Amino acid sequence: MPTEAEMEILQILWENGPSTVREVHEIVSEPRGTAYTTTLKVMQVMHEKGLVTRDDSERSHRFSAAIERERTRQSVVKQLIDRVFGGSADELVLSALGAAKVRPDELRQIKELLAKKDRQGGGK
Amino acid sequence: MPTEAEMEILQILWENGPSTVREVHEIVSEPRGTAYTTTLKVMQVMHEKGLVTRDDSERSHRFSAAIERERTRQSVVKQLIDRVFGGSADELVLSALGAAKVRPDELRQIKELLAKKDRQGGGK
DNA sequence: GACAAACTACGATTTGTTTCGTATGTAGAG
DNA sequence: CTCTACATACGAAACAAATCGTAGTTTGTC
Repeated sequence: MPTEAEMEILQILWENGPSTVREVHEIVSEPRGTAYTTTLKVMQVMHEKGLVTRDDSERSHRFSAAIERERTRQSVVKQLIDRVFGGSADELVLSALGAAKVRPDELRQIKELLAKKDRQGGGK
Repeated sequence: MPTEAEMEILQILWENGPSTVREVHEIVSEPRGTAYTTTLKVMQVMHEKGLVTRDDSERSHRFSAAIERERTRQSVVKQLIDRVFGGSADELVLSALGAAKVRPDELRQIKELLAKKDRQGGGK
């Protein structure tokens, strides 16, 4: 499971595609104020763990996420449901809806998914 | 912010109300297989941090959660939204709905909340 | 070829969490 | 009073994550 610093970097790789350490560092260092070698080290560890792949054909290596965004999100969510919500998925959903503003168009999207789920699992 | 071991204990306190170390330990030790003093130590640290209150009028102290369940859940969820979902609350909701089975009655509850939110925030 | 700039590699430190062993105190049974 | 059972206190070890300093390498420029 990715650590917190690793998740931050994965997000950048998912968003921006294959990136150099420098490119990633430019983004993460702004709020954090950490040194370049810190970012480098984290990405090296991620490589050892198999969380990213590395193309070192160029001088500045290019890193890509080696795990899927959706898969990763889902396993993090599963953990959270267990650890904080006592195993109840719907309580997480309720909490998430309460925790942040959700835009109307997002609401619609959620409702669509709900309707689909209803049709599927409703009978059982 | 509570750590993982602390969250586990908080869940028990929220669920069962004020409890002794022994009572908590009986529950957490089963899957974990940790020693009694481990549970004790964690709860002592939680006390120092202000996460729990302690009634030591009896020989076996009684601990209660000092932070609200809903508040805690929400801040954990907020963090998650930032750290894993790039700030998008609805993507978390979508992921949560996909990650675990949601029972029909839970679906209904979610839809109610959505409808309420729609009425409130829809105009802005 | 020498220099500067930018990169990677790697060990070590710092910080935080989890775990447990040992010491110590106290209440109740006999 | 003494012994046992069970409680708390506390230091320290074990572990993991994040951070940085230093060393060494490559590349382009003069």
